Amino acid sequence: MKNSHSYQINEKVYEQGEAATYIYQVVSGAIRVFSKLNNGYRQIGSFFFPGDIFGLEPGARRRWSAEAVVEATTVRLTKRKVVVQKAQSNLSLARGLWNLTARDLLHADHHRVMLGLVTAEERMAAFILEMNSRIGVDGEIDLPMKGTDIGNYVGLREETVARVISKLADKGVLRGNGSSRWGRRLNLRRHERLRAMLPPSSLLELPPLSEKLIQTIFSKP
Amino acid sequence: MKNSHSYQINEKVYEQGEAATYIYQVVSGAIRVFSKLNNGYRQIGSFFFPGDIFGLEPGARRRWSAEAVVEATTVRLTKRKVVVQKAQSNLSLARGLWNLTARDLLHADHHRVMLGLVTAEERMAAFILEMNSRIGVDGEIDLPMKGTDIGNYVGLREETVARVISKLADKGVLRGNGSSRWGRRLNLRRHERLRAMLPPSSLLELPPLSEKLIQTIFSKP
DNA sequence: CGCCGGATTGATCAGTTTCAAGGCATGTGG
DNA sequence: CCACATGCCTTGAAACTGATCAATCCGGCG
Repeated sequence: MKNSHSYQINEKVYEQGEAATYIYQVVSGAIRVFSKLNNGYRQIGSFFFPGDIFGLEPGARRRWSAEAVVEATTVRLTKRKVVVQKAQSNLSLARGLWNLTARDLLHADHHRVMLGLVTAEERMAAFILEMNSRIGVDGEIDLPMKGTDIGNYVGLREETVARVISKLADKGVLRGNGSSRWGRRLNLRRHERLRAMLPPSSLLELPPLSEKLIQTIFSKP
Repeated sequence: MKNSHSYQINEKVYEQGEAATYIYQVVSGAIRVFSKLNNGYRQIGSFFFPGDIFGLEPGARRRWSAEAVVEATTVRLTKRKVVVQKAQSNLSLARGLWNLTARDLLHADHHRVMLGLVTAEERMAAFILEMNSRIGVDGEIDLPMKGTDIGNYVGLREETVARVISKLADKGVLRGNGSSRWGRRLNLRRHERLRAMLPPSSLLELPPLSEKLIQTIFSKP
């Protein structure tokens, strides 16, 4: 396998339980990482967008599965074992990886607080603000994932997702693209109204990744 | 402050937003770590029991609050800054701290999958199994926290917690202490029945902490 | 013995899921 | 260029689960 790869929409990148062979960085497209629950439910743990690194595991096994959200999602990859071993003797790399794990923790903590939120509206507000800070440009959010995925991330059914978005649109908090339907594009009109629905602790702001670290991880030896 | 401290029941150890001054290890009693939500709700993120280390943060601020669950909860403590700084030049310590962060991540991931579970019974099953693996001895679980805390951890109201436990007792999966009431002591009769309610991925087994790491962290310089 | 914190149980209520039916946009083939 | 199929979003109505509100119980303790 070369040091980059492209996936079709919904194609599997890796699966829960497998050996964790690679660390990935999204180049284009988007990735969803999820865990299978009972009854065909799945809990999505994260979405990853260009620039994000994913697939570094604390242990040697995949604890989640990963799939491409959109057609032609491409990633860079590098052997996990090599990187981890290099960190055994490279303090700065070790601290870099520690930092990556810490980011994952920050996100996981943020996510579980979100899942603890009581109402559907609160959870959607948290989701929208998270996506805005990750892939929003100037209040325009182009969501690559479908409603079902959003539901699997925030713990709601896709119908509820649609209903909440409609309601928020009615309230003037945001708008879809033109008509009342959102069509995967949101136009945030009033941040504050969403913020106001949430406890202060439920916002997440991550510092940018160190470019140097990325190079250390993905450079050819 | 000495290098150990004892707290009264419900006494605050630290609070969300504060500077993170210490790293702690529970000596006796139990700690709950939580985040305030709206409407007086709180999301409990973890319970810590004797031997557990808590309070190492990825950043310099407390992202959660911590309180003593029971009277006379005692902890060891050490200056976070000193330890983190030592890790700047000590590879093995750095890897140890990385490992601690990784544990937190493992737990957080486990917890958010639990919060994504659909029914009250599933969530309680996951909780009971988690507590069994943490503080259960031979199927006997002495829970130090009250029903409200359990609810705040699994995302249910205290009444629902009681109802589910009653139902599980009726089903013969577990028993309270003598009468139909559980009184904070559970006797697990049929593990498998609880397991069977859950997706395979939702079990968490952590390796024991390295004794050497603990000493490095808490030893007097 | 009476008080108190917490657990339990019962009876509604409310919000989300579920089931079902369209709607809209896109793409494909004739 | 239109007819139709597909995938997803949207909306409606009914069913259900857990939340709420309220009362009671239980064990421990002053």
